[in-house]
Amino acid sequence: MDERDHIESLISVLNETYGTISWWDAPFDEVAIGAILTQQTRWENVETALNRLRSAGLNTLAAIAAADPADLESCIRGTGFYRVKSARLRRLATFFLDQYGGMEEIDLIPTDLLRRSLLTVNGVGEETADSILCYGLLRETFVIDSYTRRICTCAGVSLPADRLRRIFLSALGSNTHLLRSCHGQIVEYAKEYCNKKRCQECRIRNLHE
DNA sequence: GACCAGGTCCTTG
DNA sequence: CAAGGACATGGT
Repeated sequence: MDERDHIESLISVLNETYGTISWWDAPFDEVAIGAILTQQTRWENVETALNRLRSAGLNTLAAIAAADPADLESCIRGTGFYRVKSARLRRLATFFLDQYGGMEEIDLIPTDLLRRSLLTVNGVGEETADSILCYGLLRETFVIDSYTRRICTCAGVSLPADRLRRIFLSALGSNTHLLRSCHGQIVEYAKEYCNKKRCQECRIRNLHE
């Protein structure tokens, strides 16, 4: 059994457990905003912040770029690191506005180029970039986050993020719906089973040997 | 009251 | 390059 086989087994277990799912189905702007806000932060707190942003009319990149930083910070305080995140949101917003202006422009950019371009934005790392590409723009990429690392370690595969990404991409093919579903399954599975109470009943741990 | 959460950047050795 | 720290609030 090599790493690729382990990942394929993992994918099978996830599909048996949940089937194909729809996950993080949101407008582009809100995916981009949420991708920053969820850095090192529980999703429930991000939801609260997104609701505040909607109420304040700050749930678009254009509005954020033009907003008073204090207003932005008061909306997102509950997600932690709010000063850092408000600066990151602002840079990401101006990045998209300055570079591409509209969705028509973005749609013309190849995924690998767009990814490299996103990674030049201060505050956008690999996970944030892939989240925006995968869930906001439905591009062919795969998100490697702490849940993915954890569940892969459980499955006996400890590799750097970029290697994991290649393996998942290769195992899942180019179906973007499937790529979004699989990462969603991982998050749901990890939240449900990969904690102190339930780790014993985790089916992933028994995949190898 | 520790301890952790769907990271990323910056500084040091 | 690897390791360590900073950023900060909200829930177990």
